[in-house]
Amino acid sequence: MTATEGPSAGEGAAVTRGDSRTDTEGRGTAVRAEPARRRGDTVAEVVRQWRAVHPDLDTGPMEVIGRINRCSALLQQAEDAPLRRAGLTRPEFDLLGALRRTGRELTPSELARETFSSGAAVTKRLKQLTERGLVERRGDTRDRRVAHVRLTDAGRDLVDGVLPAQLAYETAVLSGLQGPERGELAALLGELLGQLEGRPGTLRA
Amino acid sequence: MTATEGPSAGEGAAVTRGDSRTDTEGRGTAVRAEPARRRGDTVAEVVRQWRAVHPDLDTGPMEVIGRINRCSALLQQAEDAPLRRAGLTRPEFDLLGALRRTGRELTPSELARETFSSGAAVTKRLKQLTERGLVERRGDTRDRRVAHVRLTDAGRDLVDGVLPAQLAYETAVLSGLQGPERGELAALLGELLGQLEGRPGTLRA
DNA sequence: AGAAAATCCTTTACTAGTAAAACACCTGTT
DNA sequence: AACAGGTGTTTTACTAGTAAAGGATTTTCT
Repeated sequence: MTATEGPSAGEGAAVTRGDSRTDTEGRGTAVRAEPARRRGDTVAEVVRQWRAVHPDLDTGPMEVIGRINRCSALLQQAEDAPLRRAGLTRPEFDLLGALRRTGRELTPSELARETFSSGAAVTKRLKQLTERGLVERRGDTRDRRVAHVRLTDAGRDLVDGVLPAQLAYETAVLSGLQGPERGELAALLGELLGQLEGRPGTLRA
Repeated sequence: MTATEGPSAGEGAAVTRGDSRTDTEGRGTAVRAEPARRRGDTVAEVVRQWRAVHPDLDTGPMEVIGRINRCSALLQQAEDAPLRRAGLTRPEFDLLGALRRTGRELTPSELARETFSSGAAVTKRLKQLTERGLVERRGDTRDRRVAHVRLTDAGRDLVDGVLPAQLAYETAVLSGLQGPERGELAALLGELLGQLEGRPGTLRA
């Protein structure tokens, strides 16, 4: 995805913050000064633009990949809100959530794998979360290279307190998908994700 | 996005074997002890773990949102490869792509809107892309606050050279979805995205 | 045993992003 | 005409991530 699908169009790039934009429109530049359109999404517009410039290329994949990225960007921004109220960033919550979900101690390596982050990033997050009293560490008795991390009571309570708000919010966000649509979408995404995860080599090329 | 590799996908650990992500939402969860499973995706496992711990919560939304986030992370990481060969990061390519797509000059503000980035980020990227000779700027004759950015010939050639490889790669990545599935997925994502974009307020809550 | 290689985690140096302030300029009101 | 306020872009100070190197320990090989 990349820009191809782009952020611009839709890729998923960061979703902006409150930039003041307000295009006066009067200046000839307004790219599309249209207000958010009620129907249609921004990716469709980007795809249309690309097709106009390169009619020979198959832009089909953009409609899937661009939308996934754009949805992800919007959803993550949206979901940051409940977390921020709890004083957590998403990567921090992911780390705490991994501990809560698995219900046991995890080593930093395991946490890196679970949260799909680098080991260095986990080290940094653990430092902060430890200082805030949300997790505790202990050394392994046999292998002194290894550490074991567990949630403190405060950490567990924080996760358990945030999770329902998070899920409620997600439910609201998806409320536009009616009837069987949500399930269909989940199934199709599961299929795609299974493919992506099942064939790592494919992604490398 | 973000990041050289992508925001979330970090790490070189890329797809090793049991990698998985998805955390709550898609961030990471690799449930590690199990060998790579041929069937099923990691989000399903994470959801299962959460349900075991909190049987009372409705984890339905996770199956959609978690998968979107996880797919996005994997896809972005994967798609960085063709771009990196061209010496571009994704945000850089997104910026160039916006100029190519629209076929005209854009101001920094417009580029920020098109690429969903902050103005400051656009300023930084423009600086680098200008130094590399991929874009040019000129001041507005009437309003001297405004700049206009356009692709150089080299910039346009670079975009046009990279785009086909990008699309070909995306097609390969999605090849697991057979028949009408890709179109169905695109349609459902479009519907969701239309909802998300059409009601910004919803996301803010 | 002892050296070499592997493993776990952290540290270092650096990058790219953000938020907020700063600048420069324009516009509308009086 | 002049000033108050708005807009377009850049700058500043800072954050969190990465890659690669480092330190410590364990495992493997001979």
